[in-house]
Amino acid sequence: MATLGELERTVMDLLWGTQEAMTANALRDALALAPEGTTEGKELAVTTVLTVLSRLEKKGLVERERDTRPHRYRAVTSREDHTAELMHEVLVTAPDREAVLARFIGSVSESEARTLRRLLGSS
Amino acid sequence: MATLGELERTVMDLLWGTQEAMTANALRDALALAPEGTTEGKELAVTTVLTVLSRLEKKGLVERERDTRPHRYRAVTSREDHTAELMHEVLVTAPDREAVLARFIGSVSESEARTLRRLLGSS
DNA sequence: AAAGTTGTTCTACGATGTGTAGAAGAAATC
DNA sequence: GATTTCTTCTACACATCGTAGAACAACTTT
Repeated sequence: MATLGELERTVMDLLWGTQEAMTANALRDALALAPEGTTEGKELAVTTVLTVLSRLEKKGLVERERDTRPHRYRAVTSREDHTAELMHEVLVTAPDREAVLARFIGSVSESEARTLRRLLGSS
Repeated sequence: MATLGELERTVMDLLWGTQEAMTANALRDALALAPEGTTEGKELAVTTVLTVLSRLEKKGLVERERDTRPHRYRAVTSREDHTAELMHEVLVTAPDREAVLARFIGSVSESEARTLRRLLGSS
């Protein structure tokens, strides 16, 4: 299971937040401003960001344009796709998926349950 | 997010597999026979198993009876509850949960979808 | 084209988590 | 009380992650 570190996660959140591909410098600047919550973001070295991006690339979460000079990085999948995929990965770790789904249904909010009903209604 | 290591996971699978609480020795024996799949399990030292059990206890996944002499260990929650809880944890990492659920629904099998419909139908 | 600027890769180090288990201590048994 | 059994403490190797300097490559500008 691919669990992301704190910084890796924050970088992914930034990439997921903008559709466009970003340079390492842009990400470093964004990291200085946009932390999680209200805490001030830290001033990181660009190499730090680049290392993290390389690791995320190796994990298949990030893709980079190598032809443009300041390389631009972009999330391979949307946050929603990634999250849904993760949820499914978790689901299949249990032999009795139906039982898991039963418990899971009990944990979602009413509005989420409505969404599920709507989505399942069609097929 | 609590990600388990290989051995930790195997131990939890054993504990989830039996309702009863087990001793470290019983677990060590079970580990020697019941690996994942067809591979032969390794002969581990009891202390290894105990260390893992302590760590699982600290993580809140395992509970031990301290009064009985060979301490007996038992999973705190069922595998299904634990898995469902994990799924929910993953779900709430995304801002747009409904979008995640939409993707998720697309990834479950037809029989799972039926289960979901049945479970959601009541409320 | 030499020099400077900007960007990328390599290497590395400290912290934490996990697999692994010996050594030492505590408790039950003979 | 000596022996066996069980638990706790301590420890080490390896992987991952945050962090970044040093070295290398590629543009820009005289």
